[in-house]
Amino acid sequence: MQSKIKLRNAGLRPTNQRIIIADLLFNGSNRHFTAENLLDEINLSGNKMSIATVYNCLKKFKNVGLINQVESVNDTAIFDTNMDFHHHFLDEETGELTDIKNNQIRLLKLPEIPIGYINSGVDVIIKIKKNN
Amino acid sequence: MQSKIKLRNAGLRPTNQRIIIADLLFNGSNRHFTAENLLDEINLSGNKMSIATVYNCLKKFKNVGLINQVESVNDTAIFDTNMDFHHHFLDEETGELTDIKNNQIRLLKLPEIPIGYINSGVDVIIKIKKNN
DNA sequence: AATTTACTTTAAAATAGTTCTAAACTACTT
DNA sequence: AAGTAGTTTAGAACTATTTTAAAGTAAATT
Repeated sequence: MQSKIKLRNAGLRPTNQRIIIADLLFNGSNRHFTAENLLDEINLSGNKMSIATVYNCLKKFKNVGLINQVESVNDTAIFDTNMDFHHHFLDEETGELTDIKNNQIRLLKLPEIPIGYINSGVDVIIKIKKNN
Repeated sequence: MQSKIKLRNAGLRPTNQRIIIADLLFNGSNRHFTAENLLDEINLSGNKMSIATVYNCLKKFKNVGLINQVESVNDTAIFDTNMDFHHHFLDEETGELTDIKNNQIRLLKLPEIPIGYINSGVDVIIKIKKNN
């Protein structure tokens, strides 16, 4: 039961719910998951919790740096009339996107694509925020 | 009124609604926008349209390669217990994410960050799909 | 030109993911 | 032990998007 210590070190009050979640998440192996995934797992483990608590908890964990949220621009579909191969600056605070011309960036060494798959596109998002 | 031709060339039936949208979008300058943004603009231009039509239309435009949709993993927040600096493979068909270790990829030459801003993170998403 | 067919548009309902509300609860401080 | 500040909860609310099914329209066929 070192989740309690981990939470306290991160500056979070170690509530029952947070301990349950930390026990599930920090067991050694890294993973990707959604709030619903996690709730299913919580239920399977014999615990009960409100989905709102799961969201609250993940937000806190993220704020204190226990987990990451995978970049997803934001919750709205954004379209782009620029059909050239290019990448984007993303203003973290406003969500605003700006184009990066393809010749301003260079990817050296791409990883090996998993067997049975082909590369169907590369997106580079450079997050920026106001410097003040 | 060359939108009509453009649509026909793309294999789309040039309906009134599609022409209105094409006229707004393909006027020379590239831009990022959401479905709601565009509807506002349609209304401002004195036209009326259902939001469902805007979505339908953007989906078609995207399918025939007239516009792009900015990559956003999908419409669910995905969390990650891996706190190392790393990137992701995204299976376009299933939405599944896999980690790319940071040393398997190398970014040479980053673009200049806009004045007044600082870089707060770089996300590389390599889209993949089944090869068959 | 009239008819048929297939595609498109629409308002409204439905859905999915997430946040909000406000009351009950619980951890920590005094 | 009592107070207070933070947390959890069910359910309502909200936002973005898709679905439904009926009405409308473009293109193909006669």
